[in-house]
Amino acid sequence: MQFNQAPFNIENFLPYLLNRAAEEASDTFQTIYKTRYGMLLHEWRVLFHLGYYDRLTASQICQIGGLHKTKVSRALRALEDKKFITRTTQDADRRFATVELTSRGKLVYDELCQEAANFHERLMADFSTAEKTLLIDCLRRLKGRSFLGA
Amino acid sequence: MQFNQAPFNIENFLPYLLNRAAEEASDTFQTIYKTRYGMLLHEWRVLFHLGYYDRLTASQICQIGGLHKTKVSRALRALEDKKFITRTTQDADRRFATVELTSRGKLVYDELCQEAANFHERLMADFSTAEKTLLIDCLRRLKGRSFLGA
DNA sequence: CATTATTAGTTAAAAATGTAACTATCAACC
DNA sequence: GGTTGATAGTTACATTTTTAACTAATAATG
Repeated sequence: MQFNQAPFNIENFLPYLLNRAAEEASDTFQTIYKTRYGMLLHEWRVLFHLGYYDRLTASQICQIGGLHKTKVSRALRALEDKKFITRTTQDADRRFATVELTSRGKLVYDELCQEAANFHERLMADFSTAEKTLLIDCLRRLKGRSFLGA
Repeated sequence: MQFNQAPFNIENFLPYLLNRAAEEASDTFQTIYKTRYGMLLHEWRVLFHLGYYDRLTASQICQIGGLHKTKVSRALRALEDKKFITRTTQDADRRFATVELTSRGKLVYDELCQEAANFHERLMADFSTAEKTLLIDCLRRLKGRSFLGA
């Protein structure tokens, strides 16, 4: 049988649409934290995890944020250079360091949260409440998936 | 007034969710075209645009695919090296070159479309029909947005 | 308690990406 | 028809990202 499925249309291909939508959203929001604070995507991502979860180790950030340890390592160094975070080696296990926002880091976090919330709303301005809820829900479910074996 | 908006929760922040979902989906699907054909993301993206639209110039690919011209230029060269595409300089305007899939390129495209369609379905396996439709629709709308001035 | 194996995190080298300058071709205008 | 300005696409260089190897600290095992 030749036609055992609907013809493939790239404009409906989920990974493609996710990428395009993500690029669109990220590129736009990026200008805010980049021009204002000279931050890169991963720095912002680490920062906002720290702001939300309060205190984390680097490997916890990796896990929660889905980031590779080298990305986190570099992001943390950059944030440290900007005096947005501090690291404290744990006494119990000196391999770990607890990362926290400085007061300045908290300030930046708060400002960016405002911007983020506004941007979030603008992005979905013409979506109905039901659409908003459902979109967020679907994305959370997609993010949670692990298709990789082992 | 202190609390002039709902507290910001990163786990609901749309750009973040889009990125995480896109990364999850892309990373997984990538293994297929990477291991089988040694292709990179942008090569696959260019290839599947060519398969769908048949014949395009590089700048058309840029426009349709939302890709920068250097990315397309490099992807096309890589695809050309793999004998997946050919380029024909247009007589009317010798700055343009029409890009087409070779028979080998078409074969690869067809195979990857099968995989893509399967993967797409697997990704949304536990979504209801309504959810699927709405998700795709929302993403298409998001992708279409242009927030950048000028 | 010495050896081996894990784990947290950094650093170095390789690959990919982004930015900017460049070549080539065509269009416009005088 | 020569000069200026745009456009298609490539190339070169700087920045990022990825991959792998490494250091330091702890756990496990004999």
